[in-house]
Amino acid sequence: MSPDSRATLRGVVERVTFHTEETGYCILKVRPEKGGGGELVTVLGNTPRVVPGEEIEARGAWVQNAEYGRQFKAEHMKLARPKSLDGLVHYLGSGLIEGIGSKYAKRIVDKFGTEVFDIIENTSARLQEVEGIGKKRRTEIRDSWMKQKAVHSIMVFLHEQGISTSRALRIYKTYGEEAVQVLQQNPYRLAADIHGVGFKTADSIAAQMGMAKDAPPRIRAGILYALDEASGSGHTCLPRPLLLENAAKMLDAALELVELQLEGLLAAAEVVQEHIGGEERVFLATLHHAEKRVAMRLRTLLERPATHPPMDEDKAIAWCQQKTGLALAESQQRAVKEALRQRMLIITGGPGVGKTTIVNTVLTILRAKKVRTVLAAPTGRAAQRLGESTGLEARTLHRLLEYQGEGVWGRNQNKRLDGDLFVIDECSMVDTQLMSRLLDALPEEAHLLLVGDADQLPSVGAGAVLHDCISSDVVPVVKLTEIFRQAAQSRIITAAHSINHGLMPDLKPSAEADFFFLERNSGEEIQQTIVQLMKERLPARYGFDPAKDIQVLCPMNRQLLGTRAFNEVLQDALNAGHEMQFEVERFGIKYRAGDKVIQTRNNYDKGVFNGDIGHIRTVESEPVKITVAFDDLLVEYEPGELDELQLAYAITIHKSQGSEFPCVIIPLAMAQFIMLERSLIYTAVTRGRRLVIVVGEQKALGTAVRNGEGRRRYTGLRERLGKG
DNA sequence: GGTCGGCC
Repeated sequence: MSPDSRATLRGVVERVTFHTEETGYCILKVRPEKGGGGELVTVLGNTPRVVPGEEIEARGAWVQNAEYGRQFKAEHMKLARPKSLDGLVHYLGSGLIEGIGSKYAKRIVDKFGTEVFDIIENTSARLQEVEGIGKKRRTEIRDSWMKQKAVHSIMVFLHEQGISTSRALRIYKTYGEEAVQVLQQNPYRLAADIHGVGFKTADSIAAQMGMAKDAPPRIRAGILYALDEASGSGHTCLPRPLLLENAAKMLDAALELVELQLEGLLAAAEVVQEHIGGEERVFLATLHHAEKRVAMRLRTLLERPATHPPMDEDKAIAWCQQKTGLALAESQQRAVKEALRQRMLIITGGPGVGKTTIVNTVLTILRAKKVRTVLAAPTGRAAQRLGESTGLEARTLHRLLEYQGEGVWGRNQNKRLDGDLFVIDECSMVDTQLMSRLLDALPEEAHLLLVGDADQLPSVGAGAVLHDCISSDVVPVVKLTEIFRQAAQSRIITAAHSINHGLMPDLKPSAEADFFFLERNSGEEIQQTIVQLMKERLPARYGFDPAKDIQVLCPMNRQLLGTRAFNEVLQDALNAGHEMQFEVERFGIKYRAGDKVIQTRNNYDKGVFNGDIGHIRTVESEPVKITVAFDDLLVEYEPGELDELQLAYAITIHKSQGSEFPCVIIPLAMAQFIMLERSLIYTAVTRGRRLVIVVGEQKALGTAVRNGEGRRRYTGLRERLGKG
């Protein structure tokens, strides 16, 4: 809204056409104070409570609605008690006050006039002077009125602090009549209690309320915020000196002051400090609890020998190979035996090392021995793949643990899961809190098989569970390196290995190679080269279908080399559309038949999962309907469901985790500096089965490859598992 | 130099 379109409207609320307490949204008919020929105008806005007869002062702008004509859209509205007698009758008789209808409203106003509020509040006994009002009704009127007044004064107070109506409503709903008190005592409680209010908002409210920069509640909130921020980038804790430094900088406060308040938080058990790995580390209480639970449960598991049915392992493996027709290599057989012997085992390794074959063999053998198996994975897509590759039911961890939203888990230490062997795939994506939920719900006698690639991108949430378990040296691990899927001389594989060791991969061009680096030193050149590769060079040379076989993987969404820009140019280049073709536009993105799309959240009704890639088969009009083919599965989308889809000519490397493609193209430049990290490049390169091409700046590739430990996550799990 | 991502 431009500043000159702002306007102020004053008048009397004649009618409340619509009002919902849920959001406070309202549509009012207002008689303006002056001018306008006394004609009613429509006002749209937000307020917790509005009563006909009230005087309104609204700030906002006039807008034109196609259906309803000119309306006043209020950003802010202030309502006040009516002053005129007519208004008073209207107001009191609106149902606002229990015990007063339109009849009594008239009688009361006739009797007391504008002093009516004073009478109700201070000398309510006088209400009994009105015919028909006894003691009971008089008390009812007074109580009801005082409650209304409290709500009103809270809203006025919040508005005075510069808090918007919708936020004020949420605050009022959370704290009720104590809202003002809560805010005056500690506005930082808002950050903890109100969704959508963070430290920064609370801090600016506190500043407006006149709270000093070095006030203890402010410093404490800042420390908690610094830890919360850290958990957002994957740390379950921070070394004490780093935490103090971060918090002091953000709060613009003295280090000693921060240190003092940290002691207060420790005493209040809101944070926990522990001496780990030769230094003091500070945790948020919740993460500390989760990490300790993980360590404790894992150590209990590890103390017990496996209790699988006794068997001759070699015979069992031979039987299984015969049954399935799959021949196991020596390294795979060793992994299977370990899994049969251990209470808990981690199987880790990159793509193509045969993790799936090992899991299948273990499952086949143990199921033949009547062992009850349970399969799960952290993402819907990974669960679906696990289910397909084993032919058994596999669920997301959230579904397995019967997650009900809002922190409620149906399965926990009081209601444990059923099963003898739990197989969790794609464990690199499991964070500390989810792992602690799983271990809590695991039966005492359960066996646990964790499968994943520790070199891939770390979990979204805080922690590095798989990493920490492996490096603790106390959890049995089978690390697979022998490649079965690709040819051993594959440059993709050797490049992936180099990257993992922090070395620049071999970039010398060779006609036989399946890994290429094309040096381009400007964003425009990189983009042009990739479009050309996809449209002309790769289909001509290798016979790839651009939309089906080739996947562009970007480090970022934004910028010239991000997914958004690539999707736009690649859609233009590969599927330009024509005049006769019906297309649907949504949020600036056009969807046409032939487009490559990706599903962005799990949809169990449709049977598609976050990360599934498909192609638009048809786009129909009247009614608008888009049909997408995911392999053999045809899925229909209504216009309102299109937010579940995005164009997928280019996707982020993060989103590609867990998928593979015949050909992968990776744009890489220093402009993506912030993202350049070893695990990112490793993940991208290992997505390609037959051909991987990196296009961009050699310096960017070098930066990424070297940046391995730079982004280490602060956790305490490794040490907890190790000793002490 | 300023970012990505899961689940219900």
